[in-house]
Amino acid sequence: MGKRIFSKFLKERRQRFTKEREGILQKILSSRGHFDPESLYLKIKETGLKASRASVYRTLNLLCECGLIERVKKTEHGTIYEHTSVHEHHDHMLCMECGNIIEFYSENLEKLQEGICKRQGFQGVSHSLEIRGYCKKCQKKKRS
Amino acid sequence: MGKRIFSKFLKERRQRFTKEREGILQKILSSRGHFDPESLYLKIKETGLKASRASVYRTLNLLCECGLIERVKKTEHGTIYEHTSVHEHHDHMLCMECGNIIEFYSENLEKLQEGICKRQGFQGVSHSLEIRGYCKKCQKKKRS
DNA sequence: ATTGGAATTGAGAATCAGTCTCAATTGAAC
DNA sequence: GTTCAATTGAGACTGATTCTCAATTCCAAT
Repeated sequence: MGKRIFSKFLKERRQRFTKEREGILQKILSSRGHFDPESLYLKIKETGLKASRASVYRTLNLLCECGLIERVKKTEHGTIYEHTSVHEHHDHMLCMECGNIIEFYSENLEKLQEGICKRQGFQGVSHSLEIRGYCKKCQKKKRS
Repeated sequence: MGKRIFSKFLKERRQRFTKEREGILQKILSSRGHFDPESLYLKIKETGLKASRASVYRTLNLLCECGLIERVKKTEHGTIYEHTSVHEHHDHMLCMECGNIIEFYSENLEKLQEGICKRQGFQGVSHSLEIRGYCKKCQKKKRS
C-alpha cells in the first residue's frame, strides 16, 4: 500500500507522516482515475477531514517526489494528476468534445520510443503520448 | 508566407491587420524554433516595435486560431508555442537537464497512432508525443 | 511525563501567466 | 471629412500555486 511507501519516504527525509498527509493520501488512493488539486481539496473538506489548500499542494508535491503520483498534464485550469501505484505506465486519449480521458497502453509504442531515441543518441527516460480527438459517444452526438 | 494567410483570415472575420499584429507575426516568423509569449514581448520591445503584452497575447490566440502557430506545451513557466507554417508535424524530445527541445518525426508513430485509435473506436485528430530524458551533451556531462 | 527544537499547519499575502476592462485611438468605408 | 466598429495599452483582475509566519504539533532526549 501507498501509506507504507510514503511514510518510509518521509522518515528517510526526517519529515513527518501527519494526519493531514495521511488523509490526503487516503483520499487520493480511494478514488479512481485522474484528479486535480482543487477537487481533491473540496472532497477532503466534504469528508470532514481537515487540510488546507496549502497542505494539499504541499503534499501533492511530496507524493510526486516519492513517485506515488504523477503530473499528467498542465491545462488552462490547472494540473491533472494520477496515482501511479495502482496501474502501470500508459498513455492518454483526450476527447476534445467532452474532455474525457481514456487510458491505453501499447507495447509497440514502447518499442518505437526506444528505437527513436537510439537513432538520435537521446537517452530516453519516460514519455507521454497524448492523442486528441473524439470518443465514441461524441462521434455519435456529432452525427445526429 | 504567413502574412497572406493571417491577413486573409482576419479579413474574413472583419478584423484588422494592424501594425501591431504585423510586427508580432514578423518577429515570430523571423525566429527559429520554439518561443514563449514573454520572450516574444521583450524581443519586440527591444526591436523598437510597439505592442503591449495584452496585444501579444491576443495576437497569439488569433494565430493559433488560424493555424499559423501551435501551443506545444504548458509548463510551470507558461505556454510554449511554435510556428507550424514552416515545418510539418513532428514530436519532441525534452532534455531534463538543459531543457533543450529536439524535434523529430516518425512515420511509424503516425501509423501506430492510427492503429491504436481504430482499436478503441476513437477518432484521432492529432497527437503529441513527448519523450523526456537526456540529450547527448548532458549524457557526456553526467559521465564526467 | 516535560521540555526543546524542528517540522508542520493554516490563513492570507504574494506571485505569475494570462485575460479583461475601458477610455482613447485607429482605420475602412461611405 | 464623418462615422462607427475594431484595436490598443495600462492596469485591474483572475485563478492556480507558492510563500510567509505565527501558532501548533510531534519526536526524542531528558
